[in-house]
Amino acid sequence: MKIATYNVNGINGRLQVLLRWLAEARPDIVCLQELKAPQERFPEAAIEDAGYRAIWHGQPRWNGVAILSRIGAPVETRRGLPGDPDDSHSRYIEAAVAGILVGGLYLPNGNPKPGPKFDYKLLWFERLVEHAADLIAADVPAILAGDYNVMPTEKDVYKPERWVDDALFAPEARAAYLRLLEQGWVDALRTIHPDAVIYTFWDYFRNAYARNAGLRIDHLLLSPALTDRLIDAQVDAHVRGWEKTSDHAPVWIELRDPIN
DNA sequence: ATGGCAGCGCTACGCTGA
Repeated sequence: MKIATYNVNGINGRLQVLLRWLAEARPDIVCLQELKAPQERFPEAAIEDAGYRAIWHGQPRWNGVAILSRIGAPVETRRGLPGDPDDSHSRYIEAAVAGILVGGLYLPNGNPKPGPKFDYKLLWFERLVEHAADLIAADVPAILAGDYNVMPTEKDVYKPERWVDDALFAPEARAAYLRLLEQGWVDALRTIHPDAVIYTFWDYFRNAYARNAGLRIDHLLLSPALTDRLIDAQVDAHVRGWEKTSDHAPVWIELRDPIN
């Protein structure tokens, strides 16, 4: 089973790129971020024509997350993280698909730092850490996939010294990510490639993709009940080179079928 | 160190992103 995450940076402006990648990669489950579309403007028909059922949480202009599946309709279990009923951002959606609990997330960017946006990032991250602990406690096969807007280590940044004051590389954000790992979540891409330099995002500026000046900020974290099934994890970096493409590339994992 | 690019809503340019 192939599970992917992809920050599309505008699902309508990016629809042809998304469909092309879906046809090429044929992931079974996909978490999408940055739909940048209100709820009623999600291109459901085109997604269904491509063979996928979808649930989504839109928002005008910004944010927005979705879960796609071509192995049965996602059964929604949650929309938005617990802990702040006044949070208006569409950044978390969760569903049961094929015996796996799939959480798709778009963690706040947090820049500029310091400031209210950075405070919001850390508060949102705290809510994610708490919810992640509940999922671990439930001992279910689960995956938390999406744009975390955090480079976990210096290896995950093309030029770490340039990012020391940035919200994406802030010690507080990296510490929060580390707490997820300490709970038992496993960074799938890093597990398959312990030492490689791997990026999932390249800035539109400064010819960043051609220079491979990238960041690794899109992650798929596996609960302990899933880690034994991990057999591969890759970035479809070539998609970043397509016309009218997102600044992120799709990231995916392959899981073997459960024993029983 | 800075500004560069891109999508959206809207039809001019501000906001946001990373």
